[in-house]
Order: sequence, then C-alpha cells, then structure tokens
Amino acid sequence: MNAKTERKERSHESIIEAASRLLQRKGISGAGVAEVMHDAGLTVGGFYGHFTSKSVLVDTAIRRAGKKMRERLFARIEEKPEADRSEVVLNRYLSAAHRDKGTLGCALPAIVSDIATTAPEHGNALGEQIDAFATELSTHVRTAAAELSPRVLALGLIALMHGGLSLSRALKSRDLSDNVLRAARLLGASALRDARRSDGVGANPEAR
Amino acid sequence: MNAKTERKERSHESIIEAASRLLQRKGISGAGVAEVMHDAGLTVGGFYGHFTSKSVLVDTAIRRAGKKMRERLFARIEEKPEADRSEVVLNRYLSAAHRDKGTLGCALPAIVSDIATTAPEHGNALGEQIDAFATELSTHVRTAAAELSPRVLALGLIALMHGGLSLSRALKSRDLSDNVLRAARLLGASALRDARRSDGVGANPEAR
DNA sequence: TGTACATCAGTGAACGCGCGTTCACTGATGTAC
DNA sequence: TGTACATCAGTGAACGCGCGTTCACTGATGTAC
Repeated sequence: MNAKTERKERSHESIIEAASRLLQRKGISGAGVAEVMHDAGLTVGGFYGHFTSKSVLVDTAIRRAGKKMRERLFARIEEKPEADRSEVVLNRYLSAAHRDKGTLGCALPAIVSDIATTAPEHGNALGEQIDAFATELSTHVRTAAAELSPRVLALGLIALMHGGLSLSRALKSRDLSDNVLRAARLLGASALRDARRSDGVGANPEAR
Repeated sequence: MNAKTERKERSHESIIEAASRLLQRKGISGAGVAEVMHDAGLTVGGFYGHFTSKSVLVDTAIRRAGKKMRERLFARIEEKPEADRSEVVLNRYLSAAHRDKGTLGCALPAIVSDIATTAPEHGNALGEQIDAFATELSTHVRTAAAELSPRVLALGLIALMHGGLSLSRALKSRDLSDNVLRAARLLGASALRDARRSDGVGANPEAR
C-alpha cells in the first residue's frame, strides 16, 4: 500500500494548490469543485474521497494561501535594512506585479467580502491568517507612539494593503487602478514615517 | 395615465432601494432578483418590466449606493474645523456603528471583490463611484508634500477605509474586528499628520 | 513465482436545488363613444 | 354619465442552467496462498 498512498497524497496536494489558485482568481463561489478538480488534473467525482465538502477544501486552501503569501512577502527580508522592512513588505504587496499576477498573488482580497456576505463559515480560517500576518508583520515595524503599538500598526497596514490591492484589482481603468496602488503605498509610507517620530507631535526630525 | 405611472415609478424606486440594501448585506451574487423584489413588496415576475436584466439593476444600485454614502459621509461637514474634515470622514467611515449598520452602511466593500473576480461587467459603475468619492474627499484634505497631491491622498484614504471596513466586517472575532477598525483610523490619522508637515522631512512641527 | 481475490483512487453520469429569465394570465386604471 | 374596450403593472408557475453532491462502476495496485 505504497504507490496508492503516494498517488492519493499527490492528488490531495494538487487539489489544494488548484483551489488556492482559483480562490484568488475567482473567489469562493467562483471556484467550482469541477474546475478545481480539472485544474488538479482529476475529475469531479473523486473530490469527495479527499474532502467531505467544498467548505472543508476552502478552509484548507485559505490557510495554505495565507501561509504561502507570508512566505513570499517576508522572503529574504533580513537582507533589507531593519528600518525599511515594513515598507518593503508594503511595497511588495501593493505592486502592480502583484495585482496582475494571475496565480501567485494574494487570495485574501478575493475572499474577504465573500466571507462577510455569503460565506461566514470561513471567518475562522480568515481570522487565523490575519492574526498570523499581523503577528509576523509587527516584528518588522518601528513605532514611537504609545497609542500605536506594533501590532496595531501592523493591523492598520494590513487593512491598507488589503484595501489597496482589492480595489486596484476591481478597477477597470488602468490609470485609476495604478493610482490607487501608488496612493496606498505613499499613504502607508507617510504613516510609518509619522509613527517613527515620537508621540506624533512632530519632534525628532530624522533624515529619511 | 397618471396613477399607473406613479405606481410604476414608486415600484422602480423601491426596487433600487431594496437592491442597494441587499447588495451591502449579501454582495452581488447574494442579492437575488426574487429577494430584491420581495423586499420591495413585489413579486419576481414583475422585475423585467423595470429592468432588462439583473446586471442593469446592479449597476443602478451601485450608483445609488455610492451617492447615498457620499451624502452621509460628508453631511454637515462644513460645521467641522477645516483642518479636521478628512479625519472626520475617516472616523465616520471606520466606526463600529458603520460596520454593524445593517442597512445604512456602505455597499462598496461587499461588491469590490465580486467585481474583481466574477462580475467585471460592473467595473465601470464602481470606477465612477470611486472617482467621485476621491474628487469630493480631496477637497477636504490638506497636504504639504509635493508627491502626495490631494487626489492621491484621497485615493489612499479610500483604499484604507475600504480595506478596514471590509476586513472588519469579515472577521468573526469582535476583538480582532474592533482592533482592525481602530488600527485603520490611527494609521489614517498618522498619514494625514505626516502629509500636513512639509515634504515629509519632519520639519514644521505643529501642535495638534 | 504465479494465480485469484480484495482494496481503493479515480471516473463520469445523474440528481436536487437555487437562481435568472420567460410567459400566459389578472385586474385595476385609463380611453372612446 | 355610463358602458365597452384597451392598456399595462404586477402575479406566479415553469424553464434552463450551473453547481455541489451522490453513486455505480473501472482498473491499477496490493495481498494471500
């Protein structure tokens, strides 16, 4: 019972990968079981040998997609100057390349409103990913303001990144879409700059 | 031919109102024609006497919802000190009340990813609303940085507001959801503070 | 080592349900004489 | 002013299609002797 097990494990992986790719491109309702299975090189009927329902697959794929996104965003981050790291993440996330990337981009923007509206059952999986993202991002953030802890600043950046990317992906006008991305990057940079100063009173000027 | 026309006009309005309410709560795919008509006090079959397709209704409702949201956000804004106006809008949008409001809240967060993924045909209607919002918001913004024009700053704030609200609506954990809202408000305030200083070099300290 | 049987990953057709859309019909409102 | 007919907003059942799920079947892999 070896080649069989291996085959099944490979199929299982393929299904999760295909699903997390499709989630990003088409959202939860757009990622049909048949299409997921087709993209995984299989046929519909076999699906229920791997997952008890589409819902379970979606939860699994959300976790997978979140983990992969974190790996990509924080890849080789230690090579960057410590003070710039959060801005590097911001700029990686809010880049035109990431917006357009068909298959390697972040899936969260595509599913957040599905979860808010028609699929609340995936709220836990989403919550975990946001929490994990915030925790990791907060270690790369510098703040001198008491009210703006690293974790809160990280959550704010996540809101900004999510908003900028999801809006830019929805806008038809290339020009407006580019401007939204750029605006979100600049706004984030401004906020990070302000947070680095002490207590938000404009003291401690520092050369950028 | 008077009472008939009036009746039809009233029904037409009811349908648009019901649709923009449902769009917010359930997104595009979640707002079914039958439910919209039911909420408008009518039955399914009559729908196609008012709109040639669901798609046309959705476009109409998006425009209606955007306009109403702007009216609410900018209501009595002239009573506020000029310097605080953009922050007032930010705080109104990113409030827990707005997140929870079942029927009067902003519909955009619920439809942006639908448009990015499965319903690109509404991209134009969305684009118009974002553009109109940015134009109005930019008149209430003060910036001293050359690279950060009022319009760009406004677009960045819109990305942040959209991201914060849509994320907070999707998160199950009340605590995390509240923190996202608060974080987005603080981040926006930081960015506005930084933008008010000249050229982002930390000169021109001013008492808040 | 070979043969008969068991297991089980994957196949593909079919089912049920929801939703957008269509259509024959109803009844109140409006028009003609 | 009243009566017969026309119009048309709205009704509710039916249709077609997509999608999640089920199920009888296939064939390669594994096991027993």
